[in-house]
Amino acid sequence: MVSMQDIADRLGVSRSTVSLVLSGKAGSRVSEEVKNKVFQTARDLNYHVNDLARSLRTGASKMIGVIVTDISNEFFGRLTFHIQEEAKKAGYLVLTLNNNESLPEFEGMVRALIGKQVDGIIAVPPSDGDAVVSYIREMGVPVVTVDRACEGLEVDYVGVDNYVAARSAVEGLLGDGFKNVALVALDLDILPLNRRRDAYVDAMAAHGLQDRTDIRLIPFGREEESDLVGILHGMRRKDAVFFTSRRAFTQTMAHLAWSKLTVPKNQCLLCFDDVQPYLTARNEIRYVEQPVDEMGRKAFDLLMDQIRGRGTCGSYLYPTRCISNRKK
Amino acid sequence: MVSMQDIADRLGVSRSTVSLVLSGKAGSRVSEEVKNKVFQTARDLNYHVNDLARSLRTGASKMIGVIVTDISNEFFGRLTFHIQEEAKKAGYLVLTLNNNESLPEFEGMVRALIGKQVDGIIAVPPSDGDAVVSYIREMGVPVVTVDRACEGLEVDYVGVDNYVAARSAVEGLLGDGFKNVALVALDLDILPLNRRRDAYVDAMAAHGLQDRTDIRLIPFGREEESDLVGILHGMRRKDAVFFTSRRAFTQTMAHLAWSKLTVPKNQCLLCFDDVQPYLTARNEIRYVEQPVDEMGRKAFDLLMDQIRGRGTCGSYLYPTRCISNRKK
DNA sequence: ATGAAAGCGCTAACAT
DNA sequence: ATGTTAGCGCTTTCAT
Repeated sequence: MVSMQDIADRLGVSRSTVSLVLSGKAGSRVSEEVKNKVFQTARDLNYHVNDLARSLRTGASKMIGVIVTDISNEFFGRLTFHIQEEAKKAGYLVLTLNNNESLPEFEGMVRALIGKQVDGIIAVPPSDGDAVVSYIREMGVPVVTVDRACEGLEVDYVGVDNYVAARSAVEGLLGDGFKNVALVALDLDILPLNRRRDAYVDAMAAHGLQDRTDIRLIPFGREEESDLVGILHGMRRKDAVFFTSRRAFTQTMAHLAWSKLTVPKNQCLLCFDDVQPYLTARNEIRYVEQPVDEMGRKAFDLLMDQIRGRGTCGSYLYPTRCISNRKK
Repeated sequence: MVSMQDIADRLGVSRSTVSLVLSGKAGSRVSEEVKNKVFQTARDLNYHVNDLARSLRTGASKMIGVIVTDISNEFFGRLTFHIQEEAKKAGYLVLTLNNNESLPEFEGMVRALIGKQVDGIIAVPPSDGDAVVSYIREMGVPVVTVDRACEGLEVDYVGVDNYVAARSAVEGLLGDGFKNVALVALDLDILPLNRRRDAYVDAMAAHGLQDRTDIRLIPFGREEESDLVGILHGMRRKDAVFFTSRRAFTQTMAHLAWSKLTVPKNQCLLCFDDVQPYLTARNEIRYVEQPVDEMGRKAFDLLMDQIRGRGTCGSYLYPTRCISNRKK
């Protein structure tokens, strides 16, 4: 690998001069003549800066870490995409990691990222991840949480009001005559899922339907062992089913297709999170859409604010939309 | 930040001893007593290794770069996920980037990654990206291409046989009585898309249907300007439509939903790439599925082989499956 | 069993 | 306008 020293030697100048020129901090400190020679030689020698060395010296790695649950989930894929596009503009590279809803993995990833001297971390913490998030802060590393709030923690957060959005969506079902509504969820103890469940319970109660409240859980990561068949059959008697997350929905649908079962004609399926492709289904499908593009951009911008030192923590809640494949 | 020196000072030993212990290379060179003290103090001081410094010294960053087209595309999301899981086992962190099918962006990203001293790069090169890929090799950086082969380039490649898979899928349509088949594609000049188109053209010709060959292009990234309405109307007279990529399919379907149009009852929609959610649609849907999980893992394994020096380049083609929502 | 010292490639304060 | 120097935090060879 060719270094600045090599360029300096070849030109008979010092490596500080080369550094100044190549990092664009030369200004008028270096003559145009030398500048041009340096650029030319850098090109001739096919010089590439060593960012590791630079970062070691400057204390800024120009990298951030993004820890999501699972990048293959389209919600997180899009979130990551928009973070990356924003990071690109700011000259940052992004290390992405999947915690798979595992706390030990999450913790290990945070350590790995800190070891890599990232300038900041954007994270979707798993269940009970609060301590790890506050550890990041204690280490002096800027951090922004997305999707999962850490209640009682002073930390930047970008998300939606899960209760309000879910409540309004369920009320929508109830108002449209779907009285017998079941809920299907992953059995994860994470805030957004809990809020959405609470909203469902409250909405049912508010309509005097508390005795029709019907919650079914899918074991996370152990779908095979689960009673999905039972869930599918239980669903058949319902007017509508509320899936509290994309994954709960897609997994159920996949099993449905697999077992050659169909959904009752007039049943309405409601999902929290974008499941646009399913709008082509025979049944009525509704979903709650989060403005994930904006949320990703905001998360990065907040992180940059912290990196630049002007940080006052806050929660940023975005409005949701409910989409349906039936004209209103 | 606390450094090895701090631990050494506190213990009255030299930093080389600390380094030896903390990097696990001590063996019997350091007494158990000192070892324990070092570990303890590291914990007490909440020491974190600085991987940047380590990498600068050792010449291995333990990071790889992954450049895909667009991480929010589920195909690439899943690919990246499996690369990451494999990388995790090997102790590597992954920098992910989206080239958005842009050659200049791709080139800039390669430079950025090399600057960061990545130990290898897995890339989905955009159109005309061959020169950049061979540049990576010339820089002595291990590289594996996925999805897009670089013809005539000595470089590891993981993908599927696009021609064979598409040919067989289209022949399937023809054999099932769908004679009037149109093709819808993004107007990108990339190998997989071209091969799939060729397969369609050949299949039609082989069945004496060359005069029914009907190819419609969607301008990439400028969908608004495109004649999607025209495409949608043109599609209405067809027995079946072959979409050569996920994006072409999903965009068409989204516009369809948006414009409140529907697909003719007996029309069959065929897509190259997994579009499982659409199987719930009224129409017959077929799609060609690539074993993206294996492909991601293989890509990383090949990269590791190169990093470890035992590299002989090769192409690894995986079998595809054709899925349908109609019983056979 | 442990320490001293050199150096990875770069930056930046301080000379000249 | 350009050079000198002193590290950033770590590894590793060579002494002791």
